[in-house]
Amino acid sequence: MTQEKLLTPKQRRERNRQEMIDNILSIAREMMRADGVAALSLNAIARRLGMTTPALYTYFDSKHAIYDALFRQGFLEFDQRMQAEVPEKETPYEQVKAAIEGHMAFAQENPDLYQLMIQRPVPGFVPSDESMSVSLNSLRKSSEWLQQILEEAQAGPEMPVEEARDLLFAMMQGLTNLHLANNPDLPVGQGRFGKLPPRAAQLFINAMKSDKS
Amino acid sequence: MTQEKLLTPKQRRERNRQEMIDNILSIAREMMRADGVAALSLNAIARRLGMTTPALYTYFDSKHAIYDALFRQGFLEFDQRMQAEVPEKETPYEQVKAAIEGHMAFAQENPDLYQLMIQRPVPGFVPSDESMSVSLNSLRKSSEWLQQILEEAQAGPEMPVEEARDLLFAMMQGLTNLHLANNPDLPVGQGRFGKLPPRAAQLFINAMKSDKS
DNA sequence: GTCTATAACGCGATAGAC
DNA sequence: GTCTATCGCGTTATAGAC
Repeated sequence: MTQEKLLTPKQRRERNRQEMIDNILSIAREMMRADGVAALSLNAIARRLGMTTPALYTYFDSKHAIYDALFRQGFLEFDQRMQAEVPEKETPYEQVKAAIEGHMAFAQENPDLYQLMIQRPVPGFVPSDESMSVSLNSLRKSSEWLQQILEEAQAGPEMPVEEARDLLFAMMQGLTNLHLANNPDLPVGQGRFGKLPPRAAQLFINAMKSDKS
Repeated sequence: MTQEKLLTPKQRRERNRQEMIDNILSIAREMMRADGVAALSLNAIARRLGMTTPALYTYFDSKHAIYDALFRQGFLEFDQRMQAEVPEKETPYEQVKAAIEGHMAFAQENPDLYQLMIQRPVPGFVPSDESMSVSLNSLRKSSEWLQQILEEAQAGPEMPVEEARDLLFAMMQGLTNLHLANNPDLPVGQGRFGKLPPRAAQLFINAMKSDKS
């Protein structure tokens, strides 16, 4: 909502290219957060920057290229965040809880990036090969991580770790979607679904430990 | 892809209004399934029907009105399906499994309706009051249903039923999203996530029964 | 070379006159 | 039902300014 001051061409030229690119991406994210991922408009971005629409094509080849940059950025920031939070914890329970909460918190704080990463709400947008490999890499890393945690907690053959891992993955995504849909403004820890990560973690830890009495 | 034969205005006039409305909705669904919910085009619908685009406004006030009709139709069909499948089962485990499988199968068979119902991929589309109440009604019914099943299975105070119900709801949505994203063409029962409903049901039934040894 | 603005094309939804 | 017109969109071509 903060209206950018219109700049003269001279003033704008003083900025360097990278600043401008970051600026475009930042404004794009703001608009996606306000009106939804699919509502992004190049005309609107250009208006905000005080330039004409075709001028944007100096920095991005197309609208999809902007989506692509944000898609990739999303996975990179997600990895960074998870790497910083999860390994801190001691017990498997705390690790699972941290993984769920980290996933949900990232989505709550970056709903624009998250929609772009998980749902695919833009017709015709297909990530570039490079961005696709970033995303597959991130998914594989998350997957291996969860599996290791669950193996640590496993005390019997009741449920194969691979299947427990996929169930946990589904739980994280489902909780996130429902939290975003019901309480998009509440931080994780509050709200009908935002407060459930401890319960969810408990559910999985118990499943790996349960004796088949 | 099946090209409709072009009809003369006279022939078209012989059809009654309701037939035409159903026709429009059916073609709209076909296109949404092919290219995504947001890719729906009134021009394309009109071409397929052998009429001009403005003529569609005789049957629907706007593009959003078409979305709205399908949104409502989705919840009605979903309710119908669940009502037919779940209560058949005997044990809580079988009921939970049937609920998960029914949810996933509906989404797999009607991905267009499901996207419209759950995700909200169309910028600016807000369901009408009438459709919104249909949807809230459906969600409330599902919720009460799951809660009753879980209460039947509960053997201790380890987890409040309301929270278990919401976790189960999240699991259903997460499994569905992941199945649609990974194996959209495989029926429920097959595929990495499509085969997990029995495990998921087992997870929840055990959680309600577990003694806190 | 790098960044602009201008103009124009084709497409979309939609409103109004007939 | 049609045809015409308006508006906004992403995109391209072109030409001028630094």
